[in-house]
Amino acid sequence: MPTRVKSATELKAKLFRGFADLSRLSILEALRNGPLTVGAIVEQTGLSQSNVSNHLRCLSDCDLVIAEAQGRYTRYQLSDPRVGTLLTLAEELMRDVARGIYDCTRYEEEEGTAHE
Amino acid sequence: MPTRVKSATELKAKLFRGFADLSRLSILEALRNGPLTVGAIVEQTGLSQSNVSNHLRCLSDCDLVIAEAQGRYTRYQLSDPRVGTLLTLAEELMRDVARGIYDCTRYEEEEGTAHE
DNA sequence: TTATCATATCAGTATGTAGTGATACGAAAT
DNA sequence: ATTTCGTATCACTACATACTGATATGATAA
Repeated sequence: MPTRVKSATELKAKLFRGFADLSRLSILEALRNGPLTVGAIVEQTGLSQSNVSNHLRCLSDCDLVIAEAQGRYTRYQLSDPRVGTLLTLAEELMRDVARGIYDCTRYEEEEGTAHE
Repeated sequence: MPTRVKSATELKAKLFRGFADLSRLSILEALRNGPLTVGAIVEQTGLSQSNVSNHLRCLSDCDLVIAEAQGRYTRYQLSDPRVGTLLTLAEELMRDVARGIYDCTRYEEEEGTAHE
């Protein structure tokens, strides 16, 4: 029973999910300036080590990043320049049309019950 | 207490979230061929009416789509051609580099416990 | 070998959010 | 005025998944 046939749209949604999380997106943006070890990513993003590692696995499973073992380090890099292009395009969209993003929440949050 | 300052990255993640769900993505793709009423979207996507309506609200809050009232119908369209461009770019990425997407699951699902 | 370091894995918890069903709203048709 | 139709809203439930803390793994250094 091979998991199930996935439509192209389904796969595309999955691809976008790689970009749709703050932590993963931070990682991808850090990698835009070139390859980094896990430690460097942790440092730059301020995320916990296990969290970064978890997300990196996700990203490399999806082939958005590529891992290269170097001794006891692992160096990660974007798998394709177009990953960066996608980020740039999103930035443009945000600037020009999608300003409403700021307050976009499907189900409005309670005001004043900040949970921090 | 103004909700909280959001970083550009945070907003970008939110933007991607618009594309990162199968239902929303189906809606966006349906709209690539031109404006559609809610009913037409329901028909083309096979989603329930309330579900479509919920997602459309989300998408228009985020300015990814634009609503135009027409009598008792509402016609929706993509807010910018670059929304389509983003979809195309994602397709290219999938074809060329991100084939691993197919089995990408951060936490592996149980095999054989299909929930349909 | 043993210790140390870089990274990976995993269980558990908490939170976000997608989908449903019922209902409300407003516009047109009868 | 009443009904019908198209769409929007809402509470609720179920599920997906992000994060943590502890531990495992594997490579180098001592």
